[in-house]
Order: sequence, then structure tokens, then C-alpha cells
Amino acid sequence: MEHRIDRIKKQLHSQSYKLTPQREATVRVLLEREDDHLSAEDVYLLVKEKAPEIGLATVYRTLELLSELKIVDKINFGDGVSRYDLRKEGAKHFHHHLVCTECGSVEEIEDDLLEDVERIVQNEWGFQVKDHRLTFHGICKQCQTITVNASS
Amino acid sequence: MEHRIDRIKKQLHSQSYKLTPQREATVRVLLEREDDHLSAEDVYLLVKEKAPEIGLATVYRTLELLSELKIVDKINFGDGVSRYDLRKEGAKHFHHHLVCTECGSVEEIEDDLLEDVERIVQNEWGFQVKDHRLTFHGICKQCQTITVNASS
DNA sequence: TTTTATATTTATAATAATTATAGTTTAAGT
DNA sequence: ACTTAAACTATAATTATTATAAATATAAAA
Repeated sequence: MEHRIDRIKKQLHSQSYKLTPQREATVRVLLEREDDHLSAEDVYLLVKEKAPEIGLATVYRTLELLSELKIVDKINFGDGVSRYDLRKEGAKHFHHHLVCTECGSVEEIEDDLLEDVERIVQNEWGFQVKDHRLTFHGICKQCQTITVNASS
Repeated sequence: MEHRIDRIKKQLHSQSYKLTPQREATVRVLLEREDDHLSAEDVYLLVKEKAPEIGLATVYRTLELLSELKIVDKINFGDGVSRYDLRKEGAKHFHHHLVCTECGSVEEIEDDLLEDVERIVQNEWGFQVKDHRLTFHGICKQCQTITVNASS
């Protein structure tokens, strides 16, 4: 973890931003909950445990900054809140999501499934792809078995 | 257009909803601006031209209802507003979007580019896909040429 | 046609998420 | 230590969306 914090620190410094204690605490929360998809409010509450004096606005600003630097990605699953998702280190593309409409769980897919599709978009539409957002809505493995059991 | 309104009317009736004048006016706006990606506020302002007495809440409720019936899709391009996008008649899947980070334009792709990917998700992750959201961020054809010209 | 019950609407208030502001603190560079 | 700019806290303001109450419209039953 320290290693990643160090790298993020350097990324900030390279754009002449500082890694303040508040920012560091925020990053630590994101690292600790890497698989989750926290809202700004969620992050705020968790950061408060480490740094009780932090303000909500600071969390918003920090998340915004981390977004700009492509350290986190801001996503929206349609429930009215933005969620913040740490990019895997060195990941070239933003990972995909599987959102279960039954239980609300969110699974991540790291594999880049869009290489072919992006090539098509590039060639046939002349659109120069820089990034993407891909989310599938459906029923997760677990809920499928539950449904089967319940109906038997 | 009348034909499509009629079909939507039937869809509503089949779930025992009514096509009130306000709802019809809203649907007409969506049909007239089929290629746009209007926010609730946008729709409200346009509907007001046809039916000045309509309230904003009614527009929200109507759009919500149309979403449930899968007549429109609610999308979010990350700018804090939900946008509503009419499904093409008979379309099985939700179309994809190309959002230009330079000029903000939004292009639609009707082709289903995700058949293979969905198969993989289904087979390898055991996730039963019901719907998807795919948006590419990048530079549209037009902005690419402008950029080239500007820098020459 | 009148009555009745229900769905829907308007107008407005409330809520929730996010952003802006003012004054204070912190930290880096001289 | 001194100066300057960045960043912070606390709070107010804004924006998008949802909920509520009273009024209206609509379809079905009498």
C-alpha cells in the first residue's frame, strides 16, 4: 500500500499538487476499499474515522482531483449518486461492471473485452476512442441459483 | 409519428396506465427530438410550448413511467443530470453512445456491437445479461479535423 | 346520464447531492 | 522567519429530484 501511496504522491507532485494529510487519508480509504464503489458520502464517513476534522467539501474536491488525474474513475449506476472507483495500477482501460438488478451487487471485470469493438468504432465511425464505460445490468450468478431454489 | 404514439398508447393501456394529454405532449417532444439526449428540464421546457400548464413533477413522473416501460432509457453522461433517450422502435438492445470530450456532441450507434462480449460475460462469469450501457469517450470525427487544421 | 372510485395533475415543499464562498490554516520557497 | 499560494473547514447556496396535499380529470358502475 505504501508503494501505491508513494506513486500517487508523485503523480500529484508532477502536476504541482500536494498530498495533504486529508488527501492521503482519502486515498487510503479508497485503497482499503478497492473493490467497493463508494459514494462521496461513503468516503467521507470512512475518512472521518482516520481524520475526524475533515470536511465533506474536501472529500468532494479530492475525489474530483483524483478523477482528473485518472487515479479514480467516477461512475454512475443510475441511482443518483456518483461513485468513485480506483483504477487498478497500470490499467490502461477502465474496467467493466456487472450490476445485479436483484441484489444490487457490483462485480468488476478487469479483462478488456472491448478491443475489437473499439477498433470498429475507430474505423467505421472515425471516432478516436480515449476511454469507455461499459456496464451490464442483469442477474448475478448467486441470484440465479436463489431464484431457482425459491421457485422449486 | 401518430403510429408510434398509438403503439405507446397501447403499451400504456396494457399496463392500465392512461395516455393523458400531458403524457402525450411529453412523448411528442421525445419523438420530435429523437436524436437528442434531453434532460428532464429540457423536456419540461419543450413540453411547455405545447402544454404550458404542465408541471415539472409531471414531466419527471412521465419520464420515470416511460423508463419503466422501456420506452425510453435513462442515461447519465457524468454531468450530474439524467438524460432520457427514446428507444428505437423494436430495438432489442439499448444503443451505444460516442461522447466527444472536445465539443460535447453525442452520437448514437445502433449496431449491436456487444453480442460477442455478452456471450463471454454470460459464459465466463455466469452473469445473465438483461441490458447494457456502453459509452465511448473520445474525439469525434469533426473535432479531429479541426484539431489538425488548428495545429497546422 | 349521473355517481363513484381511482388515477393523475398542479403547485409547492422537502430532500439529497454537489458546488461555491469566506475566512483560516498549512506548507513550500525565499 | 517571511511571504505567497494552495488547501482546508464550516457553512451557505445551488441544482436535481422526489414527496405531499389538494384539485381535477377519467373510466366504470349504477
